[in-house]
Formats: sequence, structure tokens, C-alpha cells
Amino acid sequence: MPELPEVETTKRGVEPYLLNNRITKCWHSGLSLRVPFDSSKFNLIKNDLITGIERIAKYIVLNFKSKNRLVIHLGMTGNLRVSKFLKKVKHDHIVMNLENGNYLIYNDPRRFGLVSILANEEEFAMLDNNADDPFSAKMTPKLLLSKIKNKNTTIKAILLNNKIISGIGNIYACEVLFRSGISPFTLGKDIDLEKCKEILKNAKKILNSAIKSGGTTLKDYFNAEAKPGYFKIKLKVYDREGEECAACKSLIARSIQNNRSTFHCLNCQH
DNA sequence: CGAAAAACCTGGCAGC
DNA sequence: TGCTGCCAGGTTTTTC
Repeated sequence: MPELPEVETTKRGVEPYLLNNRITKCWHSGLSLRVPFDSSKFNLIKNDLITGIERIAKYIVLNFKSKNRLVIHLGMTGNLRVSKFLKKVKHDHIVMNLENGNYLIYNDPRRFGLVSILANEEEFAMLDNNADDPFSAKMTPKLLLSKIKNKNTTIKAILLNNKIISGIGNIYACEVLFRSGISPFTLGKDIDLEKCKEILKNAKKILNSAIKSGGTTLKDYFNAEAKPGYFKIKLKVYDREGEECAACKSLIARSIQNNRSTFHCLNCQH
């Protein structure tokens, strides 16, 4: 569900409440998430100082003074909220009491997300295997080209592949390709350096714009203050099947690629 | 081997 | 008012 902008918005939303704070207590619904929550590891972070919060790909990572870490992924429908009161609602799965009296609550109807506690230096493949995101200085057009020049799969599937480039999900893959004038069916091996430049430039532009708007809201995403984000109105092609293309007035099409919907303009994207 | 499909879940919505 | 089938922002696992 949440793509990079929603995760970044959530991270920025909870950060002021968590930094220099401590988690004193932890409650778990007992229901399994994408990765089962292991409450026996809570002692690794209990009453420890939170020294930093970062976003890595679509993960939110809390760093503690002990160097132990708390890793959170929102999956398709997860959200994090900070509340002054403990008022549990349906699908709340993890509640952490903060030393300053607030509660950090992880809610996730479909339970595709995860919350995991890692010991210092502990490896976690799901987190470690992600490539750099479009904002990373390391993610250059040349690097992207080198990763995709032999790929026989479509550029749409490539943009969704976090091992090649992280942070881009189904909505923004569609939007980036529209803005770049590239057909989602173009094969990786047919993408040249100019197109890589265009893709990275537009990805940064669109993701930044979405972050400024507080993230996209479709169904389940709420920002840290539990107010719906706002951005959908700026989407040019996603979920606009049959509507007029803003650029050329021809109709926006919907196709299925790798079991996911792709929205694109047949006239503008080649 | 790489690439496509299925799987993990719940809930909203359209259509009958 | 049900009931059914389809669809959903992610990403790993299984199958071809």
C-alpha cells in the first residue's frame, strides 16, 4: 500500500514523538504479520534510548543507543500512529508505551506488513536486500542502465523490483513512466541512458511532490496524526482508466502486467 | 536459470 | 438485504 512517499511521511510524522524517547512496554494482538512478531526480543529495546529514525527503501528503522533496531514495514495496508490515549481499534496489532506517556500503535488490516526487533549487527535479508532508492546519490542513470541493459522483462516490472531500484510501487511506477513518455511494455534491454536519466529525474520529482502533499490516500493510508494524506488528485494516469489524458486527450488505458494493474496513455507513451 | 504467477490477508464495492 | 466475484498501495515463495 504505502509507497516511498507514504512511508517517508509516516516516518517524519512519528519522528518528533520518538526521538530521545524510550519504549517501556509492548502489547501484541497475537495475530501473525508477514513475519511473526517475536515479543521475546522486546528486552533488546526495552527502556533504551531512541537515537535516530530512518527510512530505508519502504522500511522505517528505529535506531537505539544499544545499536539494536526496530524495523517496521507497512505492507499494503499498515499504518503507524501516535496517540495520547490508549484506544485500541480493529486491526491494531502492536502497541508500544512510550516513556513520555504516548502510545505508538501499528495497525494493519491485511497483515502484510511486519514489525521486527533486531540485535546489534543482526542481519535481516528483507531489509538488507533492497537496492538504493531514486534519491540516493548512488542511484545514477549509469548504474540503472547497467542493471537493466540485459533484462528481458518490462520496465514496469523493473521499476517495481526493489532489488534493482527501491521505493517505487504500483502507483508511482505508472506515473513515472507516463511522465517519462515511456511505454510500460518497453523491455529493460531497450531502455537507453537518456531514458534512465528521464526515469530517475521524474521519479525524484514525483516522489518529492507526493511527500510534500503528505502522501497518497486511497483506502487505508493515514499519516501519523491519523489525518488522511492528500495527493490522488495530482495523479495523471493511476486509477484513471477511460478518462482523458491530461496531455493529449486520448483515453487512458488499463492493462495487467505481472498480476498488477498498469495505467498508461497509448498515445503519449512509446 | 530468469520471469511469471501464486500466495499471504481483510475489506470495499459493483452487480445480481 | 445478502451473496458472489473482483479488486486493492507489497514482496516473498512457488511454479513454469
